[in-house]
Amino acid sequence: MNVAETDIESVRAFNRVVTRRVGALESSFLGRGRPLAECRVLFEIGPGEGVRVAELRARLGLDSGYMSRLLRSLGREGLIVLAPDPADRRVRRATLTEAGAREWRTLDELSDGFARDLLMAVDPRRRERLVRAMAEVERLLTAASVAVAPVDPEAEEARACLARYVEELSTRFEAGFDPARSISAAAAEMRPPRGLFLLARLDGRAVGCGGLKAGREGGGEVKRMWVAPDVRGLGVARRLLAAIEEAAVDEFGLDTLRLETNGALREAQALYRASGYREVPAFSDEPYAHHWFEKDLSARA
Amino acid sequence: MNVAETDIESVRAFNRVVTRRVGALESSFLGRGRPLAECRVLFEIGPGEGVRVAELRARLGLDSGYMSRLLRSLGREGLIVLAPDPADRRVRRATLTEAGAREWRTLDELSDGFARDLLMAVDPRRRERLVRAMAEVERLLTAASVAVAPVDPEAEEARACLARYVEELSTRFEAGFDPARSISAAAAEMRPPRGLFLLARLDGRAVGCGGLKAGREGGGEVKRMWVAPDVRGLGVARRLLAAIEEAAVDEFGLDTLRLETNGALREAQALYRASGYREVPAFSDEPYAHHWFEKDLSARA
DNA sequence: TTCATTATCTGACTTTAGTCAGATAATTGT
DNA sequence: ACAATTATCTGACTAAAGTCAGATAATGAA
Repeated sequence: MNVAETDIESVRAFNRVVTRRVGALESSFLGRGRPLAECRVLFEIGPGEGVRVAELRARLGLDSGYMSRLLRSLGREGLIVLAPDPADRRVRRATLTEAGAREWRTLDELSDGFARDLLMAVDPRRRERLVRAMAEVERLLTAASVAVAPVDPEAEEARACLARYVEELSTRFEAGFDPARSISAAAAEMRPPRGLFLLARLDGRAVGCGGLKAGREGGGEVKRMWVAPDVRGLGVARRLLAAIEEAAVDEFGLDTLRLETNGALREAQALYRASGYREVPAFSDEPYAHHWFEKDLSARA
Repeated sequence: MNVAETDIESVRAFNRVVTRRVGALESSFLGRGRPLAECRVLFEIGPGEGVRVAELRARLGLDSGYMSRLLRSLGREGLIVLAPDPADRRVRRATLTEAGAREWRTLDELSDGFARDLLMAVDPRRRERLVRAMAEVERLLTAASVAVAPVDPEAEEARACLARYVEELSTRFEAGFDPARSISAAAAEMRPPRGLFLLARLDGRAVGCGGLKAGREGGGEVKRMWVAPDVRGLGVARRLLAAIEEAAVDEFGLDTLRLETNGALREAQALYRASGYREVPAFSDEPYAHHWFEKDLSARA
């Protein structure tokens, strides 16, 4: 797959222009008499219940020693308090003090003012187009940040996704959903050599999954396709499905994929149809299925 | 003029997502065994005729001492040479050596690869939308970076704009353009207390101008409206005109603005009509004018 | 010619950012 | 109860970024 030179040039022009703007916001965070890193940490903690130190570290991508020092410095300034988490006294939670919350609001207003100035600099007609285009870029850039990778179906992240999958089906299916009554998709079946389990991550957060259960004689089944509600419409399911198909052909040598789905999952059916699956007569007695699909992979490019 | 909260939130969401991405490119510039600042300088010099040190300093916003050190360091590594400018031996120009050009190409390819990866992460349908939206954001953000401010009509920047204005009219008017034959718009007439001269700047570069010549009895004239070809269509002229009108009312207490224009300047006529000017019979004997416009400012909000 | 101005450089700094190897303390599994 | 693991902290660093007050040299104007 290759990309047009002109498109690459557009992205680069975009980067150049946007970098300037973003830099301007950062430097407005400076000039609060505090290093930028401290401001970022303070801003990230935010008002509310407080944030675990490890969480902060992950979000900002900072070294643990460095983070510890930044927090201590903010503590000395009386902007935050660090308290051990009652549930696990190894972890600490950072919470804003009253003064910290005031400072946070100032930073928040700086960000707002920055956005406002930007919008005020263009006339209302262009402003509307700008906001629309920004929302579009944001959405699609988020989509571009989603990474699909195989994981063990019993890994922490995979289990969390599967749990949310089950939870969602139980609310969406009229009759509820009990995985025990459904046709099995056990971990061992979605792990090499018998199958595969793929996880979609957005900035480290698991936002979707899908399993492949390879059968005998060139047939396989797509199982446990799920995408987190807040990232739907970004093409994550499409990418998971494409990755499953690729693995089915390249790694398992399959020539057919089948799947079953419930009538309540309308988006899923639309995706399958759009991805070249055609509805076929019931090939299983899955109690929760209303539709059965099949795709011939042997014609794949 | 105020801005919707939801629009502000969109801009902020955009900033959050884009900042991550941009940061990723910066860190790819690192890992070249060189501080980021040096990479930026090297990249900014670029292949070609070389860049004046002051120019570099302005583009990157760095301290002169710091810049001097960065350049010396790049010089020691054999990536650039610094030579005095023959025209003014106080200024120095930085030029890439053969090795510097090689390194520059590597950085350029990193940027390309970065853009390519971004585009490859979305499917072709979304990719097309992403590129379109990015181009739109880039254009409109550029528009938002244009600042309009009054300057003395004899200041360096103003003279440069006026020179380009005259130059453009001489090529566009069928009969050429000789400012001496045209009705006067001398510096003194476009300088307080008799008038005003506004300059539009984009990141420090003068990209447009417009003059106001206040007359007796509440009437004023718009003069010397010009916008650099590469930023046309961004609403710069509209903003200049709006700023002139605002000053006309608030600072000069005028109630009518008039202007004349040549038939060859079709965009200008469209702008004037769209801005509430109506065509009136010739009120001057300006030899280069084909159309005369007038706007009543007393009804202004 | 002389003096103010301009462009760049130098030296002497400070602060910020970031890294790494342990130390400490709570928790979990056996 | 004991060892391994996990979350955070501490100390001792280094490098990068940035600032500031002059120094130096070329230029332009009086």
